Amino acid sequence: MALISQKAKYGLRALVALAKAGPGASLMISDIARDQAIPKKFLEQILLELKRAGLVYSKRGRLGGYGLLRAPEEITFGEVLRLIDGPIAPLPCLSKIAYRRCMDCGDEASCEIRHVFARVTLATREVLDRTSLAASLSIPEIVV
Amino acid sequence: MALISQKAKYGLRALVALAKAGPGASLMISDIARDQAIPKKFLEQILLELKRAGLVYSKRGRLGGYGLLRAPEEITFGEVLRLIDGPIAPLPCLSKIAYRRCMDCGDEASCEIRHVFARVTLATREVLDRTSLAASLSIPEIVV
DNA sequence: CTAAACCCTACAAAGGTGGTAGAGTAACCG
DNA sequence: CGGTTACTCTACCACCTTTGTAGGGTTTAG
Repeated sequence: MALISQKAKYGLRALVALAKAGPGASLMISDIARDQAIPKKFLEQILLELKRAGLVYSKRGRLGGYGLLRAPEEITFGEVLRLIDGPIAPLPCLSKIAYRRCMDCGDEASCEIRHVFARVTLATREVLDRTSLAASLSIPEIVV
Repeated sequence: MALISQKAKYGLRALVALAKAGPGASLMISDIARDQAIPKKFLEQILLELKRAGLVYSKRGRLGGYGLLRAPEEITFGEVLRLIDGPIAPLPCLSKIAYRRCMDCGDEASCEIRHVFARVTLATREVLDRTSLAASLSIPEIVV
C-alpha cells in the first residue's frame, strides 16, 4: 500500500512550496515546517538530501534558506520519489534503476504476477514521470 | 515502493496455481509450497485467510487440499491484494475502502500531492480491478 | 560578537514484515 | 479402530524500516 512514505510526502510538499514561492525565491526551513506542518528537524534532513541531489541550493546564516536549483517544470514527482523512497516499481524485477530478480519466481517470462504488475508500473510511471512540480499546481481535482 | 507484500505475492501465486489446475481441481498446501517456493507454514496461514474470505474451500485429512470457490474469471488481483495487504491507495485520503484524512494536509481540494496521486491510484485500480486470475494467464509480456 | 539558520551524525521508539513452533482436529486407509 | 496425513489455530519473535529526536558544529548578517 505505501507507494509513498511520509518522508517523500514531506519532501514533495516542501518542493511544491518552493515552486509556489516563485522563481528565484527562497524559503527558510522554519517557515516551510510551520506552514506545511512538518517536524522541523526531520525536514532539515530531507532538504539536505535534496540539496545533495542537486534539486535545491541553500544559503546559510541569517537570512538563509532554500531555493529551487532548477525550473519547477523540470522537476518531476517521479524523480523526487526515486530520490527519497528508492525504486518506484512494486517488484524488484520491474525496476529500471534497481533491477533484481525475484527470489521465488522460476521464469520471469511466464510469471503472471510480473505480467500484471508490469502494467501497473507502466501506468504509474506514466503519471509520475510526466508530472512536474509546476504541472501539479494546475491539475484539476479528479474523483477517486 | 512496496505496493505488494511478499505475503500477497505468495497468495496470488497460490491462487494462480489453483486457477491453472483447472475447474474443480484441488491442490495440497505442500504441493503448492514446493512448486512455488513458498514456506509451507506461512502459506498455511495465507490460504486460511483466503478461505475465511470465501475465495477458496478446503478439504481436511488424507487427500485433502484447497480449491477455488469461485471461477478464476471472477477473482481479481485487486480483490486479493485488498484482502491480504489492505487498501491499495498510496495515501489514506485516496482509499475507497479505508478513507482517512491526511494529518498534515490543510485542505484536500488544494493538495497537489493528492491530485497527482489520485491519478496514480486511478490508473492502478484500473489494472488491478479489471485483471482476473484467468486473465492473468494470457497477458502478453510487456516491456518495462 | 552574537544570534539565527543551515550542516551533520547518532540514536531510538514503534510498528510492520516474514516467518517458526507446536499443539489440535478431521478424514481416509487398512 | 488405529495410524498417518493434511488442514486449523494461536502464539511468538527476530529483523528491518520508518519516523522521528538530540545535540552538537559551522556559516553569515548585522
